[in-house]
Amino acid sequence: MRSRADDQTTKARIRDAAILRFAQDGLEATVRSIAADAGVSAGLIMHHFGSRAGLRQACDDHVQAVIRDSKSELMAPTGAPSAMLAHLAQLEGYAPLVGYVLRCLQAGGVLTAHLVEGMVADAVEYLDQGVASGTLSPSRDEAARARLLTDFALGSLLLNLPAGKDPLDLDALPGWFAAYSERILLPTLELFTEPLLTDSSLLDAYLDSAERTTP
Amino acid sequence: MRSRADDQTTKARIRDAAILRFAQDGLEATVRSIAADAGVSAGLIMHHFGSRAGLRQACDDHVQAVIRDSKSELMAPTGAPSAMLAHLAQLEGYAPLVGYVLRCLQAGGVLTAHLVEGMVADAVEYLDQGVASGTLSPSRDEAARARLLTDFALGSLLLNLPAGKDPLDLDALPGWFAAYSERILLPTLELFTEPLLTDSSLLDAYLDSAERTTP
DNA sequence: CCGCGGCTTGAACACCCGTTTAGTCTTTTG
DNA sequence: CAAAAGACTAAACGGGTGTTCAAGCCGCGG
Repeated sequence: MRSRADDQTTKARIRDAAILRFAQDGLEATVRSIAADAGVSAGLIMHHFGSRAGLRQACDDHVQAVIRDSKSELMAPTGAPSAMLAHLAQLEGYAPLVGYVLRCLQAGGVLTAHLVEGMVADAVEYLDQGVASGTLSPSRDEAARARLLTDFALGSLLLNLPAGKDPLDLDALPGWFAAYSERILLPTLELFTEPLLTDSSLLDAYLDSAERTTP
Repeated sequence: MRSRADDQTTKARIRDAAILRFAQDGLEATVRSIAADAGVSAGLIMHHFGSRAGLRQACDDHVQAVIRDSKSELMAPTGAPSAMLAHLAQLEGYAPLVGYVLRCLQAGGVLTAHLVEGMVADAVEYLDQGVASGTLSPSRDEAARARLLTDFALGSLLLNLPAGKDPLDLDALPGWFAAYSERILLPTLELFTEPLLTDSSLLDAYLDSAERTTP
């Protein structure tokens, strides 16, 4: 039962089952529950990954690898960091991966920092393109703006994520993404088209004070 | 050792110790650790609160009560929902409470929904004031805009929160709030003063399509 | 054919959790 | 002042956790 033409190696099967369970139940999912899903014993997980932490690490590595590989073909059509997640979630079979990422973002940690950093980098690129093509206005600090917009998008996504604890319904995820996008579309478009502040006195005041301190 | 002029009732002392521990260690903090902090036995917590869930409920209730009571005097100077949390964190002794709220927002749940709802309601009020006084531009959907801005503010706050898991340093919280505010000030001001999108074609297109579907 | 080395298992271990219980001490009350 | 009531503790219970361990199963090379 080792050389399986049907699917993949046992170790990979365990890893995938873990990602699915972590996405559904949260990152505190049990080793035993994962073992049951993968149809193996709990001890085997220890044999292959050394410890629970090792399994988590393997999941993190795999997710990052998949994202890295998918990025090039996913970059083209999308425009925002969260849009990439949303788009990815539509793809069949990718929902568990997206769920895992969401749970990681929710919990914080090393992978979170890496992911956010990558998305900020992507955002910088997109914004630059927009500025170059004339659809977006330039910023005094492109990096800071990219980070702010990324934080806004991801943060509000997390805050609105259904089920803080209890099982996340991965089948319903694509639909939820769509509904969420539609819900925020009008206010977002409005906010980005018509200035919230009617005059620039606040901005001017800040720029003045900043200039005084660092002339 | 029952009637204590020195401080407060034992039950309240346990509750405060619990809020502190929950803020520091996260909402999965142990009953035993809380009991140790409060200088009582674990059994006494059961005696007073029935169960761990009862203790959590008591913490939630107390936090909501404090926020409700503090709101009237805190509303005046502040302008944004997250600013209220930041301002509150500066006040001596309120850091544990703010930390508890942050952990609740992070974990989701009933209290979270109530808190966010309250902040959205406040935001509506503030924005209306701004519109009335002419400093803010009106929106096609004031409620949706208020929710979006609240989600943006709270979400990016959570995403940038130090230490997703491990102990949250409550003493460092005020300083962290200040640093965070300063860091996002310029891009936020810029975003709210100068439109990100250079023309209204996207907004117009959306308004057109929306009008066609619901004439 | 045997034996070796991998994958795999199931039971056991040690720990930590929330909760229960029985009992002691203190305060209040009739 | 005695008795009832409540505050409080220490120890134990039962269940769940990650991890370890000794023993099986299996295919493969000598």
